[in-house]
Amino acid sequence: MDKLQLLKNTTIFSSLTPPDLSVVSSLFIEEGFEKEEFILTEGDPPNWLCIVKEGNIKMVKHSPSGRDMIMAVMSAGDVIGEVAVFDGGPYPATAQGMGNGTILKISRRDFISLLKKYPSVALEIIGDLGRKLRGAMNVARELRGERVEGRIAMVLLKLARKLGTPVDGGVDLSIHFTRQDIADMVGSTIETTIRVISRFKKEGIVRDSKGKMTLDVKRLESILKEIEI
Amino acid sequence: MDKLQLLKNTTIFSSLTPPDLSVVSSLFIEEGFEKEEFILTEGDPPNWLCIVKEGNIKMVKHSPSGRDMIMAVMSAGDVIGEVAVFDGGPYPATAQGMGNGTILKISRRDFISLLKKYPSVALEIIGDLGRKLRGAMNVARELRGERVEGRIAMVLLKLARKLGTPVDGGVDLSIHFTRQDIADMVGSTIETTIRVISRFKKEGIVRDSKGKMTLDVKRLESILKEIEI
DNA sequence: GTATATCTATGATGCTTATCATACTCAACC
DNA sequence: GGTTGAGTATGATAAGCATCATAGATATAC
Repeated sequence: MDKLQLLKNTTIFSSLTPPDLSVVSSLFIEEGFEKEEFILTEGDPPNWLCIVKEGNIKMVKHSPSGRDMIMAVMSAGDVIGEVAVFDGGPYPATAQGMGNGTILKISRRDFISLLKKYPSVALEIIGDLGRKLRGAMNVARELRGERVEGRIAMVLLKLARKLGTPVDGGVDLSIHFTRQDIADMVGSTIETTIRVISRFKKEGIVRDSKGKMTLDVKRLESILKEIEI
Repeated sequence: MDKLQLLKNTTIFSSLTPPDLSVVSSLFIEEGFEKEEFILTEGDPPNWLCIVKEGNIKMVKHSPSGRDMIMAVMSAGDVIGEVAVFDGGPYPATAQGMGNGTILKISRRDFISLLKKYPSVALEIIGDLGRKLRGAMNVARELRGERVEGRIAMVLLKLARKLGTPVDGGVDLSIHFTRQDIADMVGSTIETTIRVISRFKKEGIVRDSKGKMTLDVKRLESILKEIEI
């Protein structure tokens, strides 16, 4: 799959005509990233806007006390860094590779002029930001409302929906998440997360062999139902 | 202060010329609200976009277990409901009056056509959404990182910056927040919040007489510094 | 194959905080 | 002026989870 093909399938450029798309495409640079590599760093000046091409990227927010928070996991077609590129402020979070992959990046300068040239892109960005805002608000609410077991069930469900492939007996997660990753998504510690997931494994809600997790979506949902009573 | 005057000072319309502004102004309806009144309700279809004219409004996200989370406090010039109006999905949070006040509201239909007519407004909305996204991500991180005492110090500081008026000996909060409100902002319970604030009062960091709080900003900041070591 | 590192696992302990219970304070209202 | 209700206060108790410690499992490197 080439640059053009990816951009065509990216929501923020979905309204562009093929000729416009190839103009836009020429402004993007392709670049590889590796596991754990920092693609953007929280607090840095917003020189680049990126679009994920291959692989997965976690958006991490660091806290002074050293406990990280994974705000979201991005995959092909997702846009990264647009908030900062737009208002000129520092990146609000760090983008870190979860494995090898590639991104397309465009300089802030080029992106701003592109926006002026194609106003329809601005409308798509509003939609994109709206979705992200909804997501962030949900993270905040979930951290507050339920306890760790429920939050882990929620996060596993979210991952299953975004990245899962159905197999018999459940849904496979295509990426490997360590217990630490999951702890950072639900706002807990690695030990507590291990304990909860071990319990899920004993109950057959989760299976994992060599890092690939298989989830029993139905039963995860029913855990959440019970909580919501 | 009339409608026109307020809209002129609203960020999302800051780029419009006076004649355009009066066209826009005519599309807005003025409406009063009372303490605790629901101005928008989470989950409802997005028929209106609102701008706060007078008074203050809290954005509340309900959780299944009944524990509310106050995501933000809005005051004059702030925009409410734009995410939903834009993508057509349900409102992501409830907007509730914190006292008497007034809003300006515009129908979804009118707002969408206004956006098409004045593309510069779209750019301002991107900025607005970006700020909100930054805010929501910070809420999520704070909930995770620190414990209640630090989170309350943080929230009080944020309120002091947004709504405070300097007086000798500190900063006065112009609105009355109950302990429950503050608990809902930091993700805690009313009892714990009362205990922490009582401690702050004993230490002279917070004073309150008939509901008006006076904050010692310096010392609140130093509490956070200590935590961040 | 052994070594090294990373991830997972599990126990013991105690801190924070939620929860339950009860009482006090103050303002509003008939 | 007493009644009512909302907000504030404070103690007792225990649930939930973080923290510390240690060990096994699995992968990667030499």
